[in-house]
Amino acid sequence: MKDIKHFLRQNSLRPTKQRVIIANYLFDGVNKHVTAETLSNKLLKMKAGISLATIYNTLHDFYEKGLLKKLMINSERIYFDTNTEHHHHFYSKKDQKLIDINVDMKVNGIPKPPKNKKINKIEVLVHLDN
Amino acid sequence: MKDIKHFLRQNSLRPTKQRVIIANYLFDGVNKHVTAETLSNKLLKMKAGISLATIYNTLHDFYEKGLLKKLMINSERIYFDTNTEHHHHFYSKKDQKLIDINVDMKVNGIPKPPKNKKINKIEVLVHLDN
DNA sequence: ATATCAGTTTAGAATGATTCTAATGTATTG
DNA sequence: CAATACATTAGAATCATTCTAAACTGATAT
Ligand SMILES: [Mn+2]
Ligand SMILES: [Mn+2]
Ligand SMILES: [Zn+2]
Ligand SMILES: [Zn+2]
Repeated sequence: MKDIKHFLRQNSLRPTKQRVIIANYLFDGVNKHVTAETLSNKLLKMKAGISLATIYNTLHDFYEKGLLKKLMINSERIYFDTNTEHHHHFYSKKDQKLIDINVDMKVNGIPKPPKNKKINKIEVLVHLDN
Repeated sequence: MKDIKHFLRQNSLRPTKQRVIIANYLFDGVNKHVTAETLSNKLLKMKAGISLATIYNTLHDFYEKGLLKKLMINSERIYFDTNTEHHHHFYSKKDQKLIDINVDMKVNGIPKPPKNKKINKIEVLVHLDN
């Protein structure tokens, strides 16, 4: 991402110092899965003293603009995904790590949803052992 | 379930008054998805004043004996499933409801897991709109 | 540039699901 | 009926997340 400020403005987000730092990290071209905590730790290493409240605010602001996906993998924390394409995941509980599955996968044999309900999206989570 | 006390003993669980009430409800032959809160509400309606601590303890005891499955659907609460067979779910966020998908579904095109990792299980969650 | 103001950041408090503590109660066994 | 290991419980603690309200700052108008 060359012009982060422009990118933020395009998405109706004021390019504040904190948002620029966070966006520069998140949208550096490498897809990431972050939690508020892992992001905070990364920012601390970068000597960016951004409060947890702002980290939560920013993740949600980016989510609301469609720049991040929210992943509900477990009940311990919320993951945010910089890959906003429809895709699936490997999940290692042991490592608390997610790995994108970007290749085409097809789920066969889904029954009809209940009356008046429409399928919104299909999420496949492949749990890893080791 | 006819003899709940026997059933609990078989699973190395003392048939206390509270466990008998909870097991009678959970294992009545109709598969259920409960949270600590929904179970507590149900028990209140049944005039069974069982403390939240006991409800949490019991759900985890049953889980540890393999009588319940734990479902991590969202980051708001933990669901316990009386259907311990491998199966998938419809999920309506709006209704906060899960519906079993017991028919055979096949996921095609899963890539190889990373080195040294084995696939443990594949979980398909079909999100509903309405 | 400076003033203005809506939007943002922040520390710290609040929330809410879950877990823990430690005192009391009970099922089991001899 | 003991003795005791296990279970229940109220209330405190924990921890991720959200909220509050005061201080701050980016954008816009003069
Ligand atoms: Mn985390
Ligand atoms: Mn609930
Ligand atoms: Zn992803
Ligand atoms: Zn189920």
